[in-house]
Amino acid sequence: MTYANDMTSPATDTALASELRTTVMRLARRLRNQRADTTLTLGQLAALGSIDRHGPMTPGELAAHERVQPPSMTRIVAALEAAGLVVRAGHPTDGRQVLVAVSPEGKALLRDDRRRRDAWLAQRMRDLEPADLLVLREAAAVLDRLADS
Amino acid sequence: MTYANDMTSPATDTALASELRTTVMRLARRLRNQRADTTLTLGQLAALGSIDRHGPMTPGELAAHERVQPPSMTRIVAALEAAGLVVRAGHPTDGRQVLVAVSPEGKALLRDDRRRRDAWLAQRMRDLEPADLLVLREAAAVLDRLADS
DNA sequence: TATTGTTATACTCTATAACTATA
DNA sequence: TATAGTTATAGAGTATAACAATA
Repeated sequence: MTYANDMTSPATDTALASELRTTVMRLARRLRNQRADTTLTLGQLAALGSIDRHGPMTPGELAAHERVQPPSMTRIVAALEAAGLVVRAGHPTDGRQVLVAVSPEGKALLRDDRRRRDAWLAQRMRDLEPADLLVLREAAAVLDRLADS
Repeated sequence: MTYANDMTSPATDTALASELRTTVMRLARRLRNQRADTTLTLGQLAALGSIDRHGPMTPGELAAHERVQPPSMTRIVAALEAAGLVVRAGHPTDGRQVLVAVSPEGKALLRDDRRRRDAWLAQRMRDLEPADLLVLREAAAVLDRLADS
C-alpha cells in the first residue's frame, strides 16, 4: 500500500479518493434531479440515451447494456415506442430479432435534456473564479481517464 | 492532457459544463456499482449515510432530507431497524417525535462500504501521474463548491 | 434443439389518503 | 386544532418463469 508523503496536500491518496468520491456522488445526484422530461422514467431515459450513443440495437443487446433483464427492456422499449421516441424495425436477416432506433422526436428530447443539465451546471460555474475554471478544465480530462479505467 | 487558457481548451464554459456533466455522471455510476452490501437498497443505504453524517434525526427530517414522503421513510427506517443498523428512541420532550440514530453495526457497515468505494477509486488513481493527482486535489475543492451551490 | 423476444405473474419500492397519538 | 408518525391501499417498475416464433 503506497501513500504519497506530500505534506502540503490532503494527507493521503486514500483521503483524496474519499473526498472525490463524496463530491462526485453529490454532484451527480444534483445533476440527475435536473431532468427535463418527467414523463420518462430514469430507466427509459437511460435506454434512450444508450441507443442514441451506440446506434440501433436489438432489445437483447440493450438489456445487457443497461444491466436489465430482457422482459424489463421489452416494457421500456414499448413505452418509448408508444411515446414516439423510438422506432422498431425487423432485423434484415434474422427474423427473430428486432432493431430499435431513436426517432427524430427522441433525438430532440435528448438534446433538450442535455441542454438543460448543461445549463444548470454552467449557471453554477458562473460563480467560480477564472482560476477555478482552469482547474476544472484540467480536471475534466483526468476524471475522464478515471471513469474509463 | 493539460488545457491552457487559450484556444485549445473547450471553446465555451457551456462546452466545459457538458464535458464535466458527462464525466461526473459516468464516474458516479461506476462508483455506485461498487456497493458492498447488496442486501440494502439504495434508498436504505442513503438514509443510513444521511443519519450518520448529520446525527440522529426524526423520520420527518430524514424524509425531507432524502426528498421522500414520510410513509416511505417509515418503511426504510423499519427495514434498517430490523437489520439492526439503526435504533429508535422517543424524543425527550415531544412525545410525538422519534429520534433515529445509527447503531454500532450500522456504523461498521458504512465504514466497510466507504472503504470499499474508496479503495476502488484509489486503485484507479494509482495509474495517474503526480501532476494529475495534483489537479484532482485542486479540483476536489472546486467541485465541492459546485455541488453545494 | 437453441435463441430472440414477448406475455403472465409476483415482488419491491414509493406515493396518496386515512388513522392514531401527542401538543 | 395542528403536528409527527404510522398503517392501508394503489400505482410504477423490475424480475423469474412460461410461451411463441424463428434459426
